[in-house]
Amino acid sequence: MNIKEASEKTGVSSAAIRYYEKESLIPAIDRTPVGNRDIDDRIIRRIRFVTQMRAAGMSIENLRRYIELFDAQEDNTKEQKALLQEQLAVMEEKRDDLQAAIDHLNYKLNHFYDHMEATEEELRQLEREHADKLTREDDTPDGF
Amino acid sequence: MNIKEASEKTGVSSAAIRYYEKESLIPAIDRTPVGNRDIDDRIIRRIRFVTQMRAAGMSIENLRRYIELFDAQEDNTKEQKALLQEQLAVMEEKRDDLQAAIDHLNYKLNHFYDHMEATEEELRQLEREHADKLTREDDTPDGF
DNA sequence: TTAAACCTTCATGTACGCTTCAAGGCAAGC
DNA sequence: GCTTGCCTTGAAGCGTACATGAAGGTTTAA
Repeated sequence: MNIKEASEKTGVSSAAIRYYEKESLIPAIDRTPVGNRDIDDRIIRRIRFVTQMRAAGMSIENLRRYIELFDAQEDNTKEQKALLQEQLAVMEEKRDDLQAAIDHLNYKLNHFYDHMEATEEELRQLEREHADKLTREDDTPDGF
Repeated sequence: MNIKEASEKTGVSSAAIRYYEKESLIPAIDRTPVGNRDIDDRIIRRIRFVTQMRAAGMSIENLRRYIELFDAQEDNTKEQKALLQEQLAVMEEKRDDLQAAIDHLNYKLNHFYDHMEATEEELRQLEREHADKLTREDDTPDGF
């Protein structure tokens, strides 16, 4: 399949696929006799892997380091494992930061009083908010 | 407190604090008679809020939109709520992407066989991996 | 009074991750 | 033969989020 079809199949732009190849995030792609890229399913799967890790915030550089280890002939199992664990730790911290922020926003959301559409539930929450005031001030609220 | 102390207290660089003020992510900071910033705890709390949201991947632009609504005099409760919910949805999707990537890497990690330090646990996992082979090939593995 | 250690503003530089542009080649259909 | 539509490479451009540097002001301590 040509690069445009691969782009449509993966949702990754042609330019980005070329960029990933140049940065060795995906293996060197076979060419047709005239020099056009001929992309097979193995490449598609690697593009999807890259997409998933990128979406999770893994940098191009880290991704390349990781993939290089796998492409090397030597037995890098230990380093691979260490790199995996390192990256996992980074991602888990990110996830936890994200969850903390989600909790923060959810808290605010649950303490909102919408004057236009006050539901009984919200009214009850408003009362609780009032009761919590002192406690919340000890928590040094950010005002948002 | 001066900007350097605020920087040390929050872990945010002086340059970044100035930048946040310029971009209205934090309120205009009071000045000493000679024009130096005099940062109080209210500002510190806002810096921390910004830090948390930034760590969660909220863009400067979205953060500014959000904060502008709160600073406005009018009753924007509905818009604020909508914005909050919008941002929450974005963050939850991010968190789920992250979790999917974590699961992916954890799967790899659990199927690793470290030749140098094989523990009994890992040996057992190796056997299971062998048994899983056909299943995994149906899952179109990415090779990593 | 001179140096250190802060501060200010404004301008420019930097890293990342692509996107876009320029210049051209190849193949098919009118 | 010419347009359309795909492809190629290489270079340059771009948005984000700051970092860094220049030029200068103030306070503190020797």
